[in-house]
Amino acid sequence: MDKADRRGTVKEEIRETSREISQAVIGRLPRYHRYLAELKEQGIERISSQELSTLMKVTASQIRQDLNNFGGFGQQGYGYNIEHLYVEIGKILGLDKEYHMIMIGAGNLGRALVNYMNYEKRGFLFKGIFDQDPSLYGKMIRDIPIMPMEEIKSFILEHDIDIAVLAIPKTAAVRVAGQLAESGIRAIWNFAHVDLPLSEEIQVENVHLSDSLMKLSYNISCNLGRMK
Amino acid sequence: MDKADRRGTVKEEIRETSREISQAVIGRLPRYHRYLAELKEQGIERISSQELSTLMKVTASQIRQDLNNFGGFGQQGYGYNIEHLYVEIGKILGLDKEYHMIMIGAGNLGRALVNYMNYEKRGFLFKGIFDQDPSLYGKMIRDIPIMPMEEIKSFILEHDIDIAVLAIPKTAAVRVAGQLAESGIRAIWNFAHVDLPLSEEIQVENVHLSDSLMKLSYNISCNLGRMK
DNA sequence: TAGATTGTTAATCGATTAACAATC
DNA sequence: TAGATTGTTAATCGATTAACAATC
Repeated sequence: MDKADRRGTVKEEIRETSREISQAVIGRLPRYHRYLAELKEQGIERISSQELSTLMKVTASQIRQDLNNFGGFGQQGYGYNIEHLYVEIGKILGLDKEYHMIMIGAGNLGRALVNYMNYEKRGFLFKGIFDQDPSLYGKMIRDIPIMPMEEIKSFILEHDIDIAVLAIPKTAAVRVAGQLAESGIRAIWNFAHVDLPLSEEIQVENVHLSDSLMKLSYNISCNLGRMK
Repeated sequence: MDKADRRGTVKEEIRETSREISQAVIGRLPRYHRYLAELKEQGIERISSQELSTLMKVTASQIRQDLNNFGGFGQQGYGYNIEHLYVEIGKILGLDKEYHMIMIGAGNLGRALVNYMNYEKRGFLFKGIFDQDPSLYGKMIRDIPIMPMEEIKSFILEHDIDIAVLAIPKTAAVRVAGQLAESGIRAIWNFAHVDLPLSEEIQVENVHLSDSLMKLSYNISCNLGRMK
């Protein structure tokens, strides 16, 4: 199937575009997934949108609207089967696939993330780590080799890498992002404090820890004298 | 000034409430702050909302609306003074104050964050680290002592701690959050994959890395065959 | 079948964008 | 002063909530 086929007619494309799921909805899916995992572990079989809404402190309407973006997972008079919904949301999120990743930057944060992901996250597999410090080349973190930055591009192509994780300072991050784009990477998980100037074909998910901490400090400061 | 005074009359309270800034706006402030820092470093003195909007890829309207939630920082016919705006947004975000923090959990992530914050973030000061592993007690990470979990409460009270950072597994996180609430902490920066059941007086900022990665994997998956 | 609960349409709410009078 | 650009009001857009007919 070539690009023209996948595109379909103009009419179809418009319909498809109008159906595109908002990032607000996508942003809530992992949380649903997390609660369903919890319920599943507790051995509970079914749940209504009303019960789930109480648990998650959102409206039942929102839950039903969100889920119905992807199809009717529930059954009138019954509610939702937890196991089934859990699996389906997992599929929607793409958790039924494997992703090959590389870590760029073997500093504190980079090493922590590699360790953490190898413990916790099946499906997201680190294949290589890159750093600019020659004294690290050839060393391993959890069986993953540390290599020179110069080899990123060829490594991506050879090992079919889907996601690059950026845990380096911002100046370096912008430079490396350019190289990543050239090598045809599909997605970047960006921990650098900078917006990467990339074309829209490359998915970027930012984790700006500074920004997060600033939000917290705002909320502390402004709530000092305020009553709810 | 006691609580009743700070509250003011009912009328004032209503007015104040209606003026409350939405989290959508707050969430954008750190990004403004980041861009202004950049412009300042480049030695640029003034910028119009139009120029800034081009740079940041948002509308000029949004910039003006956002800023005017906090007062008129600009000047007609001139635009905004970068240095001044930078400082003002910093104040709004509470970056002109110092915060005392503790890290809970001395695993990979906890250690990485302590290291990172001591390099990068003036104003956010770690005073103590807590872990459940007795073999770590008394050890130091960048001059900050690791102590037993049992001492959290007394430490918070003695050292006037504002923010606790949770970098521990979710079950432990829920338990510790309860203890933190009792000790009167004001804010929690939560890296555990769980929603903490806390009263609204305690500010919680979640950094759910798993959720972030799932959003990325969704966007990879759903964009496979789609054209923009 | 009757009761429960969904899927979906309609109403509301809030956030974003546009427009323009005020003013530097 | 004239031109530029803000601060702010009004219009639009999108997201959330409510309501209810469909249906298990």
